[in-house]
Amino acid sequence: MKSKEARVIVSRRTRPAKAALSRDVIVAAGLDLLTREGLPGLSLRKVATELDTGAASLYVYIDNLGELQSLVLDQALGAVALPDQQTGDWRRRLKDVLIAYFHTLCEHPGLAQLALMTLPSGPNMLRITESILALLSESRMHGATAAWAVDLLTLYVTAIATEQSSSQAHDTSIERLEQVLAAVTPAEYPHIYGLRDQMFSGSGGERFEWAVDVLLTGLTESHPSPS
Amino acid sequence: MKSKEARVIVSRRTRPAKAALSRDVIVAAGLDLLTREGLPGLSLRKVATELDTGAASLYVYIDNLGELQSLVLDQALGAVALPDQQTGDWRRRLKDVLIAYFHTLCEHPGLAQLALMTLPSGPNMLRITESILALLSESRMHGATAAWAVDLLTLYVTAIATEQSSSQAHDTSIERLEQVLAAVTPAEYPHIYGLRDQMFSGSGGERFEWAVDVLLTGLTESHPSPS
DNA sequence: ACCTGAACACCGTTCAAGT
DNA sequence: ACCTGAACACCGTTCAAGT
Repeated sequence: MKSKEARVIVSRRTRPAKAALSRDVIVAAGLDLLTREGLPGLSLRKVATELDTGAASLYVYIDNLGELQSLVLDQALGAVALPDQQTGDWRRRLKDVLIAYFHTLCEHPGLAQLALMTLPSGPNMLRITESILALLSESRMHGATAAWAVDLLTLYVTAIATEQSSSQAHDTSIERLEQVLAAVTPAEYPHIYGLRDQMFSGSGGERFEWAVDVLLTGLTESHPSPS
Repeated sequence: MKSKEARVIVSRRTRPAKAALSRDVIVAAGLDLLTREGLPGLSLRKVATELDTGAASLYVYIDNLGELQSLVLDQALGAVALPDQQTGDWRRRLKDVLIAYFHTLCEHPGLAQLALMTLPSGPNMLRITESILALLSESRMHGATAAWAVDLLTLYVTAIATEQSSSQAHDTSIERLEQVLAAVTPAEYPHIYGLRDQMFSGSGGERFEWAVDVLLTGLTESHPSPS
């Protein structure tokens, strides 16, 4: 004993408890950060700080930032609910799947951008892909056509979601585009000028539904399928 | 005179001549860097080093990195040649425009990704957009449909180009996807398993042509146009 | 008006050292 | 096996100081 003072044991913890480090905890913290701060919030250093540790500690569970991004993306895609019932025609149900995918991408800021950067390959994306392929197989579509169609459909949904959420955030590039479009002269760009109001018309949802209809019509109507 | 030594005047220049700083020079250096080193090569510090100055000097001519990216992108799009002749049907000529756009995006590594990140708004993109709208107006398409179609078409071409060039580069995310797909079991994902070979089949060019046909068929065939 | 170096506040990643 | 701090090699951006 070093002294006679009563040993008052005081917890030095400022947090309830330090969560044990694990892949899941890291991914959860990452998704949380992404939701709160958007894409720039999803950094190894910030995730580490959130978990009360150093960035180097994360490398036990994760190879690099890219992998974390993949994992966070797929984690978020877990929220996409798939229709298991066989009610309604395949077109209607496919639209529902795409809408669910679309909404999840739009819910977290930066998630859509993430999906464009690191093409999704986790279990939840597989689940969604399988569901889309199953629905497409109900049409008279060739297998090869369906295989390429999944890409076409998901890619475009992702792209609209990106546009959608970058206009919600104060994205510089979309503001620039609007400014440029407003300054277009009828002499130089007659067609753009004539349609300049309609190019930004419609909500994300409206454009989304329209695009899916166009794609599905094209897919079922165009016979030159891939060899 | 400090000394009697002959004053031998020796140029300290190691380069032919220091190019005067200007917006154009900066953008040109940026595009050069992008072509050589891809997206990570396009940084303000690297451009500055290339021009034998400090990063801070660039801010006289450029607001921020985002603007440089926009400018570099549009500069590169200057290479997209548009068909001015009225020969062939509009579908064929539209396809040519999109092919030219596609090839330019594929030529410089990282350019397609840049086009996804910062939606293009420079004069060259306006030129391309105007040309597409002009061709679409030759069809019996509604103006509103055409306005949304430009987006749909260019976005998708950009997305394929991104996929294409990220598979040329040693992109981690596409390798991961291929691995995951190869490990899929028929029990869990029967449809994916059945089509797993066809999902990666075809060259970028083939997939591109197929997709454009699908889109154009959908656009001309699907009557529910945007209100 | 233009250019500069230094500073600030960040990054991802590695590594030797601890437990 | 896991965690850590410090270091390395980068970023974009700002600012006071020079010309």
